Amino acid sequence: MKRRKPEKPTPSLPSKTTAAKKSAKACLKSNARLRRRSLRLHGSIARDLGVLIVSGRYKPGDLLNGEIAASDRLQVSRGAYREAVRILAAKGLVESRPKVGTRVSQPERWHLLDPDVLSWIFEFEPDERLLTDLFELRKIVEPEAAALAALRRTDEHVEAMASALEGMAKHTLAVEAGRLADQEFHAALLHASGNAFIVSLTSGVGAAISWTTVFKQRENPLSRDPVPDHTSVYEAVKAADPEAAHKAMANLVDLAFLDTTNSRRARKKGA
Amino acid sequence: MKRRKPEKPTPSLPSKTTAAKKSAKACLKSNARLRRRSLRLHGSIARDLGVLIVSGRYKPGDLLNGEIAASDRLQVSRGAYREAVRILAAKGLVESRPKVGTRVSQPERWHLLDPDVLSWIFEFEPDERLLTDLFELRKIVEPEAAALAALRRTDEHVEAMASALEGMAKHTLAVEAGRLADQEFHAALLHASGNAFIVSLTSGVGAAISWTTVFKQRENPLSRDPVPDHTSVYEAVKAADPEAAHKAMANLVDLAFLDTTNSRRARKKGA
DNA sequence: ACCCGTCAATTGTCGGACAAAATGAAGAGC
DNA sequence: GCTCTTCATTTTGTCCGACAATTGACGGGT
Repeated sequence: MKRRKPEKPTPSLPSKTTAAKKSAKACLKSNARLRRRSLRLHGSIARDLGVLIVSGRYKPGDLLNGEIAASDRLQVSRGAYREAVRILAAKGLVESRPKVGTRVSQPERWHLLDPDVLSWIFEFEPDERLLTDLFELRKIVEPEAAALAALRRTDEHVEAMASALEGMAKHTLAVEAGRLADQEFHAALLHASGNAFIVSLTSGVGAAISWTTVFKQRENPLSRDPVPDHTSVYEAVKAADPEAAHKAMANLVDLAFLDTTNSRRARKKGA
Repeated sequence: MKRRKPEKPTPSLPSKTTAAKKSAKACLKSNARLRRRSLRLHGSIARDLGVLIVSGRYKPGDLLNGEIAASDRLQVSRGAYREAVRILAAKGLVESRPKVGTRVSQPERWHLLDPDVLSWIFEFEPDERLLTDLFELRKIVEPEAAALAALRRTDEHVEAMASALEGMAKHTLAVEAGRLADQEFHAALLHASGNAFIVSLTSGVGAAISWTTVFKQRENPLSRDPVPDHTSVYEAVKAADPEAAHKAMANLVDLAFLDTTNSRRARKKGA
């Protein structure tokens, strides 16, 4: 983790030119690094590049700088940069080939449901269309997941949903703890569906939820109380009633989507 | 890239002990590598480790060998091994921390819908439960996707589906070309849904499809002709009839799932 | 006009060295 | 005797420099 190297004598291999260049942008470098505390260097680079790609700053088909040039510009070793590129390639954002270089993949190859890609997309104001698409998928999957959960849920699942519901009511969505409880509720429900692939959609649902609350709180802090909607889903799942669970969840997602789009529209008009 | 290095003088840094160790297992190494032709070294390692993880050979919570030991055992450089680990970490299969090591993550953290993870899962005989779960998700998503496609499809989409259908009828599922046409049909339909997240589920659907045909062809080569089912989906989408498309696709997925499980059951009894 | 070999640019792989982080144990203080 | 601190060790993380493999492009030969 060689972050800083003030005056190393470089015992075996004397590289005289690098020392001055490094100390020059040292402050900028450390500032940028401190933002992501728990992330490693390669993780930070991957995140930065990933955000640039999904935000459209780098367009599909674009050729990234060569590894030597890029790592030199970022003031990091080529190895760290390469590991970052491997991460992006693993998520379908880029493809690299010898002699050609590393180019940004077409959006249809992106692994949009990858939790990291999703978080990078929603790190800044996301595309309206992507938000719509995500809610459309939620509207398809979550009601069915609720129905499955009503059929397969164990007492532990019911208890987890109950405690999440309690947390929502206690903290409200104005606080981080309340928002987390909201996500926990949906995560517990997806988990209760008993389907491994549905469980792996949890992060996507979580991203949509957090953006719902962000918009709502930003424009209309005193909006409708979400607890009753969630309670009716919870009751249906607890009662092992798949049809009611399906219906309640469909209603919940619809309302959440309306809240989100209304807030966005209000904000656009206001601005 | 440096695959073989017979007698390099190693001009600057004389490492006398490595040469003999390398030539020892050279044959095994090259054999293993030739299997995955287009994959790079780090890609091969990631794939191998990934298969070991998703197949349960390495269990969740297990600690992988240290980087020096592992790269030494695989006869590769530590850098290449690290890039492989980064790929696995990017797909949620492992987590590595200093001093602790790299440990296999809990299955709920795996990115099951990642195309690579999916292909690794289905590389060998997959878990029956995973196959069931995947079809359950298909049953949820694909009919709705078909309904959306009926509303949003362009002429290009219709044409793509038509040509895929033609390919299916021409080659039959007994040939690779026919199986590809089947996947192309579903890919074109998902694409026509106009939802970016649904499009990103294409690889998952493709994996399920390929296993359907694998089972069917293995046990019952003269089974039901799938073309009529697909044709009715195609007709409904072309006619812009969402209800009919939904119904036809639900029927198609149901039949595909029955074919798959019947073949599996038949094989188990026969074996 | 087409095929083939050479060239050059870029990624891929290697090896070694050292720094940082985190666990666990040893030691100081109470 | 217990807790808190400190330090030593282990493992991943980062850096550097060199070289091989791959492949698109260019040019020469047929």
